[in-house]
Amino acid sequence: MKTTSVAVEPKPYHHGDLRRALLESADAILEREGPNALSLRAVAREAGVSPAAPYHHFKDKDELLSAIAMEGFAGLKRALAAACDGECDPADSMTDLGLAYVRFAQSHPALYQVMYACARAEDALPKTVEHESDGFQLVKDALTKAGGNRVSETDIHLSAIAVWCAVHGLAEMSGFTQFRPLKDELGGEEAFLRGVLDHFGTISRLKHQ
Amino acid sequence: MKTTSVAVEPKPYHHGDLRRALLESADAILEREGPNALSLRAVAREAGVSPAAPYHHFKDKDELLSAIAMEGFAGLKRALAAACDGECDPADSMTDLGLAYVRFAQSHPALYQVMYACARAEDALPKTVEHESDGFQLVKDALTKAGGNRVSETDIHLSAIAVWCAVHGLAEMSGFTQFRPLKDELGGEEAFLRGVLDHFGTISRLKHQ
DNA sequence: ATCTCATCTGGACGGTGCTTAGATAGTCCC
DNA sequence: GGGACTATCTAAGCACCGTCCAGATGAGAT
Repeated sequence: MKTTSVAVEPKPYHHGDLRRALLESADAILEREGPNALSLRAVAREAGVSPAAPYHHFKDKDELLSAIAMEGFAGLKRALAAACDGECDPADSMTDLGLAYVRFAQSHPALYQVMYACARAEDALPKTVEHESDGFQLVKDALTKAGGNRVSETDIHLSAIAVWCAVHGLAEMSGFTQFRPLKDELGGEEAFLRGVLDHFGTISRLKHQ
Repeated sequence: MKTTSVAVEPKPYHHGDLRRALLESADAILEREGPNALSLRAVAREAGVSPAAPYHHFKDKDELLSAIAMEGFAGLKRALAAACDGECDPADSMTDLGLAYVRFAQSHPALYQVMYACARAEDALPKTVEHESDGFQLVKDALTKAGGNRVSETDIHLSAIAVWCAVHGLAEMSGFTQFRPLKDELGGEEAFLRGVLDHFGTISRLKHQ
């Protein structure tokens, strides 16, 4: 019935890249109704196919979630890269990265939840999407640039992990209602985030003062 | 049939504190099979009652989870308090608190997941269980003791949040398989944790060096 | 034109959260 | 002690879920 002779796009098989369509449907549901509404059946419904159709593209619900998480981490990496490249003062780079990270999480809260639900389930951040330049590497690069060559590889690695943990924690908790009063006192979300980011030294600084 | 005249304990009604029994069944399932297996029906089964019985003690599955989370946070507070009270050198107190926190999370991984799944769902750490002395307050007290009176209330508050975020992030990610090589290089889990904790200053220290 | 096989559908199975109606049994009051 | 009250629990059922299977569909290669 469909006469497809114009589009030479990669239009595989019956539906036309159902896998892609499913991922987009999933994103739509995630944004519209949150992570709890993200059932495999709902995704299929959204894409207009039968409940069993997704099983030809993902072995599992987990595999679908994994794919969504992958794309999420790729998007996060892009957001961090965007925050990095205009940067000239390396001393500010960590704060800027942190802000960009938290803002990404705040802009896509449901996606962010799926990303880390998946990471926790697999006990790992997803083996990076393309090449080796994941978000983690980006942080390490920024640290190397900031620290010069007098910092050991191991210290860079530990620092990158510390930064990632700290910023992930902040991303997950920044929306907690307990912090509302403090945010008001400081004059807004951004001031609050910068305030917390500036205080991450507290743990280790006590030992060297 | 049951002749209960000896125990003057609060033994309410038919079952004998089913609410308590359900919470314990839930904990058992959590430890034995992980968070995914924690269905309301499974909890009822474990406790030996019908699937509808829990609804007389918890309005919702969420309310059950919330109660579990509450107890979890109470346990976490006790673990932190235990790490605090033998402490004499305030400069070490943050590292010790951090270690105790992560160890709690590692000892009860399923419970920890439920605790924060619940916190995320409610956009808040649970309104503390007893009185006002929750874990957060404990961190603030330790910071106050360490920082003396030359630190403003606001700085203490921001520092406590920073510490909590950092340590929560570390707790969630410390098990990631990516870190195995580094752990081996450093000589074990504890060295790794101390290493990361010592590097939490990275973000803010860059700005002041 | 036929064959092949990935793709998709319809239907089914057991499990889930939750509701409702009714049985059961403690507690209170007389 | 006896009756009424009410909390507690059970049985049955609803809609939804993840998953599997048999079979229909149709694109691409020969």
